[in-house]
Amino acid sequence: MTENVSSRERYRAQVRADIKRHAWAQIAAAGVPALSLNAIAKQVGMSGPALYRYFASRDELITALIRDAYRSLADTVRAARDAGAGVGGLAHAIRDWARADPQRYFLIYGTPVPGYHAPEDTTAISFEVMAVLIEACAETGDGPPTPFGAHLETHRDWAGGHPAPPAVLHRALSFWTRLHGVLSLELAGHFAGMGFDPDLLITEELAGLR
Amino acid sequence: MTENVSSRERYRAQVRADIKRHAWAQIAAAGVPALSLNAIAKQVGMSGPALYRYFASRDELITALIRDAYRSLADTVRAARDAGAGVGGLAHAIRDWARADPQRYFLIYGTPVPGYHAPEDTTAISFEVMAVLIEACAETGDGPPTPFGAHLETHRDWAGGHPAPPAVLHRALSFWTRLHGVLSLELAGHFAGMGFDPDLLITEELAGLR
DNA sequence: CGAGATAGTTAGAAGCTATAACCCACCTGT
DNA sequence: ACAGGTGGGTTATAGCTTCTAACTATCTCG
Repeated sequence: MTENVSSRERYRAQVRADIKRHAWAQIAAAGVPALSLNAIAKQVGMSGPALYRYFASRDELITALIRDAYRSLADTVRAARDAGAGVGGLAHAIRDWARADPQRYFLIYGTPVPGYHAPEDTTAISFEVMAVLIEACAETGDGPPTPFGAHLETHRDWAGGHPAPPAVLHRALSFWTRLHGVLSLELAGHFAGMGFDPDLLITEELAGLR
Repeated sequence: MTENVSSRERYRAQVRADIKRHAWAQIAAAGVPALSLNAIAKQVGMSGPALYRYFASRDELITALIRDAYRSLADTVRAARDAGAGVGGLAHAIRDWARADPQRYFLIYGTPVPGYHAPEDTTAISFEVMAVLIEACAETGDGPPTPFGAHLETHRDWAGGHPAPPAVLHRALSFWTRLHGVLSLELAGHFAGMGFDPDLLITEELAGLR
């Protein structure tokens, strides 16, 4: 019966989730380079190569984790927006999400591996996030025309042909890059010893959005 | 004679430089994770463990590369400033430097390894870079008082007790975070398919500095 | 010239990814 | 109800990695 089929599939999904749980723990503790399939296999109670029944390779496991990270980010952003967050609230939500697991943030926005190309669907999720940002940035209405805005007018395909005026697209892009600028430096520890509060800097950076 | 002493030492320095050259090539090609001491050793013509006479471990080699990257960045920034560059010129110089070898940029500003702590002198070089940024940001004179500026007033130790007014410190900090925000996303390929020119966005971001 | 530091070698331990070959249990179709 | 395919698990093994140990040869310096 289909119940039996799903029994196997549910087991399979559960084991896959278990593997990913331990993988996240290893990554959070020592970063992606320290992720060992062997160690994970032993932790979930199977020995070595059995894990390859669930993930064809180390890269495939990492790709699955990247996909989950994107999904988690998009859900977080969507939820914050649905709860009525504006640009400030979104920034807060994203920062909290990133600080909860910095390595997860860096899995998306950290050092790229030269050969590696992210799967198609992750870029789709990226657009999903960007759409929410544009939505929130449209709240403040149109803005003053800028050279870059005019440039964007001719390069707006990335927004999925979003009907927002160029000033709004510009604002969304600035929101993204400014937040990432502060956040990634904060998470990487480059503000260590400087003593100031990154949250205040972010607030100020967003206040300057035109 | 000192010449003989330096003969050995010069040889040693030359071999170390050779090793680092090949290491950079590997990193540029496939990222830090793919860096293999064995492969490098064979490339420079020695077999395996001989390389450990020059670098005590893989981590020590990478640390040396990080140090060189910091040094190179600081020199680039200093040179641009000495050639009369303002904030725009500095941004241009840094972007060119980063695009010449993205992995070198990410060695400094990319994903941090949870356990790893950069050696003291690299933070000193960081301050060196920051000093140049502050210098250039001071050119535009004082600025309007901001809440974050006031906050910085009580947390300015990081600038080495730099006598710049808080608005200037704020400007330097924003310069750094905004440039990094755009640049790191560009280098990581997150603008791929969006089609716009990152340089224009950077220009606009810097024009918005108050 | 002799003595010690230094550069290099090979051998090997421990760990990793990944493949191959094999076993066993369960699920399914006749 | 039973035979056979499928899928989860095992051990063995190849080939890679970092890194240590032990040993040799060469080069430098008193």
